[in-house]
Order: sequence, then C-alpha cells, then structure tokens
Amino acid sequence: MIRSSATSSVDNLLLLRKLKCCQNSSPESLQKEKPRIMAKRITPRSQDYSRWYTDVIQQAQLADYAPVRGCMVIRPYGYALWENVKEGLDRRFKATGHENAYFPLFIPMSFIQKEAKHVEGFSPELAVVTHGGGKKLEEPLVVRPTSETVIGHMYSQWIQSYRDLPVLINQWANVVRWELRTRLFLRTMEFLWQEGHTAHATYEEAQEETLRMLDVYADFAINDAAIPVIKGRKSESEKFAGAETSYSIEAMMGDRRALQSGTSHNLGQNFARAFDIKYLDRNNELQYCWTTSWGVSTRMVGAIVMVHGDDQGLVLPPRLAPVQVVAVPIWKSDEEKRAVLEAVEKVKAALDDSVRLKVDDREEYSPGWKFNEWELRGVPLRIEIGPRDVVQEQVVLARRDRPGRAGKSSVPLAGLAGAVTDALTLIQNNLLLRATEFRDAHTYEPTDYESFKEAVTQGFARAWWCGAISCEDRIKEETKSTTRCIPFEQPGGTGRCVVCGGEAKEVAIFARAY
RNA sequence: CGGGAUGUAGCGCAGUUCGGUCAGCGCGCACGGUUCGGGUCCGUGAGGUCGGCGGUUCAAAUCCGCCCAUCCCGACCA
Repeated sequence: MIRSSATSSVDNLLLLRKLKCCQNSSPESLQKEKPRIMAKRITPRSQDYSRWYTDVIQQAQLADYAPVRGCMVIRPYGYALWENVKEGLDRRFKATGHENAYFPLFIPMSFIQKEAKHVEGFSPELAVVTHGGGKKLEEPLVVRPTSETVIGHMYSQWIQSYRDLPVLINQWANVVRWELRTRLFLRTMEFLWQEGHTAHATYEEAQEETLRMLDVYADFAINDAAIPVIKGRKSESEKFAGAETSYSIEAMMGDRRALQSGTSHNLGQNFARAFDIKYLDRNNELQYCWTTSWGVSTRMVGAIVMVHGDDQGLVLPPRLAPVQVVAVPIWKSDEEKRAVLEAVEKVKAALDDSVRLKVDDREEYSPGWKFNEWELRGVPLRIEIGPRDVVQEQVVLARRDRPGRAGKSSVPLAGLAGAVTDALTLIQNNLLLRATEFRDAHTYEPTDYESFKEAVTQGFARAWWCGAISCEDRIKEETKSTTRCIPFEQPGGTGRCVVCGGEAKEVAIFARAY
C-alpha cells in the first residue's frame, strides 16, 4: 500500500480545542447552550474533515481506539460492514478460481531478507519477536507485514511441474506494520486484509492474473461499495517493495484527497528466484515461476466512510450495509402501540427474506432520537410506522441519501417488498452517481506547472508526465502531492511534461493522498 | 529521535496564574414520573487514589524534580 505525507489540518484542530475551552469557561454560554446536542454532534466536514472522520467512526460505533498506540478495536457494527466487504470480495475470488488457505503469523527474519527490495521496503516497519517462552530465540520472528516470503517458501515445496500450475491461493489475515502516524481504518499498526498469492508458468499468465484481480477490485468498489475508482499502474517510486509492476485502484475521498483502495502486483520472478520457486516445463527444463500478489484491506471501510458520509454521519451503500432497512414504530397510547406493532409484524413478514431489516422497538428512546441515531449509523432506508399510517395501510419510507423531508415518501403496505428493494437499488445507484460526479467535478487537467500546483490543492490533477523521478520528486516536495497512478485510460499521443516540459508519453493522476 | 501540547468521573471540560469549603459542571449512566411523526421535560441518585513517583509546606489537582502515557508537527513511510 502506498502512503505519502499526510498533511492534516492539525493546527485547526488545536485551535478548535482552544476555542472550545474558551467557550466553556465563559459562564453565560455554559448554561444556556443545548448541551444534549453538543454531546452527539459530529464536527462538520467543512470545519475539520479529519475530526469529522473520527467522530463519525466512533459515534457510529464502527471502531474505537485500543489501549495500544496505533491499534484499533473494530466494533460489531464495523465488523459487520467488513464482513460484507469480505463476502463481496471472497465471492469474486472464488468465481475466478481461487481458494482460501492460511499461512502463519510469524515469519523467520531470514525470509524477509531474501528479497533485496522487499527488506529495504519493509525493515523500518517490522515488529520483531525476539523472545518466546521466556527464552531468547535463535532467530527472531517477524510478525508478518505481508506474506510473500512464507508463501513463497511453501510454493517452492509444492510446485514441481508445470502440471502444478497455476497456484491460485488467497488468505484472509491480519498483518502488522509499525506505523508512526495512524488513523482509524486508514492506517493502523495491525489491520485486516486479504492477500492473494499466485504462481504461474509464464510472464503473460502472471500479468493476466494481476490485471484480472485489479478488475475484480474495481468491480467490487464500483458495484458494491459505490466507489468510482481509477485503474492504473504505479510509478516506479510508488510500487510495492519487490514487485516488477504494481497496479492500483484510486478513489477520491470527500475531502478530495486520494486513497489507494486496492493493489495488485506482478512480482515477475523476483520472489521465485529468492525462494527458489521452480518447475519443470514440458521440455523437462527447470524454470522459475512468475508470481503475483494482490490485496484489499480494512482501509476499504475508511473509503466507504469518506466517500459517502455527510454531516449527519455515515451513509452506507445498501449492498454493504449491515442493516439495510430500519423500522421505527411510533405510538402514544397503548391502543396505538398494539395496532402499530401489529403493522410492524406485517412489515417484518414482507421484508425479512429479501433485506437485512432491523426493527427498533426500544421504548426508552423517542422516534426522533432513533431517526437521528440510525442516520448517524448510515442505514440506507428507514421505515416509519405510526398510527396515521396504520389507518391508511401505508408506511413512510425515508432515504438516507436524501436527508429530511425530501427523502420521505408514503408507500402502501401492500407491495412494500418491491418498493423497498427498488428504493435500495435507487440509493445504491445514486451513491455511485453522486461520488462519480463529485470526483469528476474535482479532477483537473493542468498543462502548466502553476495551474498544476493549484489543481492538486483542489482535487485530482490529470497531467502529462515525462516519467522522470526528478519531476516526480519535485512535485512531491513542492506540492505535497504524489503520483497516484498512470491510468489505463490514456488520451493517446504525446504531450509536454507538466513539470519539465519534456516529451511525455503518458498522463498520470497526481493528488494529495492518505 | 528532535519540536510543541495535554493528562481531573465513561465522554467533553472548568478549577492550576496568586497553594487553604477545589472535588466541580455538562453529557452519558441508574431509578421514578412525563413525553413519543425529527435527538421530550422534571426530579432523585451512583460514579473520581486529580497520569505515576518523589520533594517543598502546617496544608498540594495547584509549586519544584523525575518518569509514564497520549495527541500534533518534523523525520520516516510498497
């Protein structure tokens, strides 16, 4: 995964805190403010985006900070979301011929050191176990930051012949990278992910696999997560440590910064040579395998939060939402209660098979309170059922993607299931449309360096680049933005490098990134 | 590792300048009532070795020293 200098608006944050102190100490503001609202309020995105992000995650109960620095606890609601992400990906992996397996958490230190670029890239962020059972270990064990090495080691034993190829294995696991600056879901010291590892007889097959899995990621992101992504190749300086070529899907977050949301690597024969992964071909000649690896992590959850969320909280795409529909009954008298709950039973019967439905019949909270709560938690569709609805044999549907009255409509109880699935489809499509429009509205095509510098403060810059590292470095140094990827979709022809004016054969996407 | 800041109830904070009813407020939580179509309102109550250790003092949340933790900036980052 690619990371780059994350300039967050910390100064603002500090300022805010100070401001808040001052307000609190002023006696009149202390008494009359509506403190109840304050307690559950989310910082508006426009005021402080990163604070909004953590507010939403904590208040929606996706995750919480762990007692260990840089680590987080994924709470049941957040884990349910992750499980849906897993399911969507896993289904696609199986459909493309992959099997799941599990490799160990501990990796002998010497393994990591076998591939030169791999060591170089990973050593600064390794967690190393030196003692076990009260004794110093002969050889330190690395807590896996990724598993190319152990898996390569095993592949070298499993693969003898071209008949054994291809090997198509995926594993769902946790990995550890000793990060200095962490953010919930986006970069934590331990995170959950999936890592696919494949071995092939030829470069072409490996390349095909690498691109196939990138397509799988893009398909998932677009169709399940409703996140538009740009597929492309990583620049030399941004590629995976040990890869021949890296590819990624890049998405634009709500603050217009980029987030790499999945990567796929053609590892060439680098790991095959380091781990001796060889096979006999049809001519009885010994050949090195060609391997690939590809991964998507819990970072995807962060992307979902940042792409769709608004100032009321989370907005979850229906395909992935742990709760797709929440029903809130409303009543005053016991009599009404009976009638309303009876209607709720009908709703349940109509929807239970087709959607993930939750009935919130808690009596200790008012309907208004529940509305806010479930909006904060991002439930795509709400059903309100009160006495008036019972009389008219209808319910009120409220769409999360259109807050307030605008998103409400009355539908008859008869045929509710159809109306609900239609609404969910509508919401799913609308989220993707909205995110795509937002991204496109903030994507620029600067042709000179001055406008380029402005563009990367506003969103994505799609610009000609000569491919020189010096130009890339200058951009990074002067604009804090990085090469996100060289998109597959190219205008064709040649242009002038936006930095040096030299001949450029490709355009690249530049942006400030997480 | 360098620079900055913070640590007082589950959460957010006041109190620290000028040591002495300084153990306080709001939210949350528990109980009772009242409300319920967009975060009802009222009452009662539980809850804290003031980050830790040491020092100064008749007296320390408050002053001094050391330590620890967290956050931010920088460095670093497939």
